[in-house]
Amino acid sequence: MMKTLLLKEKKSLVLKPIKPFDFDSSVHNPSHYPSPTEFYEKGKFWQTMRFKNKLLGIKFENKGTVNNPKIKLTIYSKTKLDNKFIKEIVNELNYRFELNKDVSEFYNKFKNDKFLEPILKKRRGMRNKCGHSLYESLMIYITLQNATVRRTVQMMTNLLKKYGTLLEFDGKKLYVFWKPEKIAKTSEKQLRELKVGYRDKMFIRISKAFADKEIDELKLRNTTTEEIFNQMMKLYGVGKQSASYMLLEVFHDHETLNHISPWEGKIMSKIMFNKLVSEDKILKEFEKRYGRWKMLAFTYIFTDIFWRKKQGEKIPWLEKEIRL
DNA sequence: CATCAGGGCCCTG
DNA sequence: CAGGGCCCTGAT
Repeated sequence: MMKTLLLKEKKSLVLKPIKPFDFDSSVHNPSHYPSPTEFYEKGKFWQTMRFKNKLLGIKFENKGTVNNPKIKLTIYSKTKLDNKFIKEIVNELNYRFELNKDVSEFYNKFKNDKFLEPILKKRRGMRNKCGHSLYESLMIYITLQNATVRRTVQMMTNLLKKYGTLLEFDGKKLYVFWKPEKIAKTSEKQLRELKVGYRDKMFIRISKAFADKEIDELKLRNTTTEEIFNQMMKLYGVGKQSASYMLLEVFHDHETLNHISPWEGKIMSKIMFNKLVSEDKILKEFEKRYGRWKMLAFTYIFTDIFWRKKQGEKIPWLEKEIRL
């Protein structure tokens, strides 16, 4: 039986993101798999965080508007945190949720674009968040490979139950990720028992790379796109698809778009051409239309359709492409 | 009941 | 550089 770690200490402060900032579409992404490490409802968001080996609960509450954004942040912890550490957490959250990223140029440039015009109005202030660290994101991407959403959730839950920790804060119980060392030391057999299949080796080898400090996320943030991509591709179990995602999601690169997976291709094809076209054709269209903003444009268009579905719009062709 | 493909990747030829 | 095989699961 796993014990629950109760986080009783809390500290609240107010964050002011750069405007425009839309709370809901920035803290939650409906195209992502439902992660057992976070919980969202309108105007509120909770997630766990392992940061510098402290286990934390994070809560965001919307206290502002798109043009006058204000977030009440509450940090839950087991023991009291000092101000310096709180500041580091805030900096990290700013990075992960793109709170201080100015994308006004993007908004100005494409306000008359055929595809972006309605989206920039409806989703005005949407950011591209990634609540997880690089290591955690890699773990998730391994479970996404060659699996349906349901199976991904099953694998992640099994892993979190066995290697993670259940945290309780603000009446929520959510899992937090394990340290890389923990899985680096485990056996393939033990992982297979969690129904992860052939991914066992990938978890172990990537965890080893992190445990041995072969990869430094903070250093990578200050290198080039090529360097990050190459480093990712060296990891066992990471190919073009996952490496590209890391650039956008973890490193917030809004420009690089050099690969589109088949299922995303089908969806984007339908939206832009209303028929199935090749990956190459989509890539060329994005390059031509959006230039150095092509990746951000891609996520805006892609995420928008998932929000429309979440908000009750019936999109029959989309249902077929999302397998649960 | 059997067969199959899935929100990729590695490895082989 | 194309294609088979991979763990497991739910769909058919």
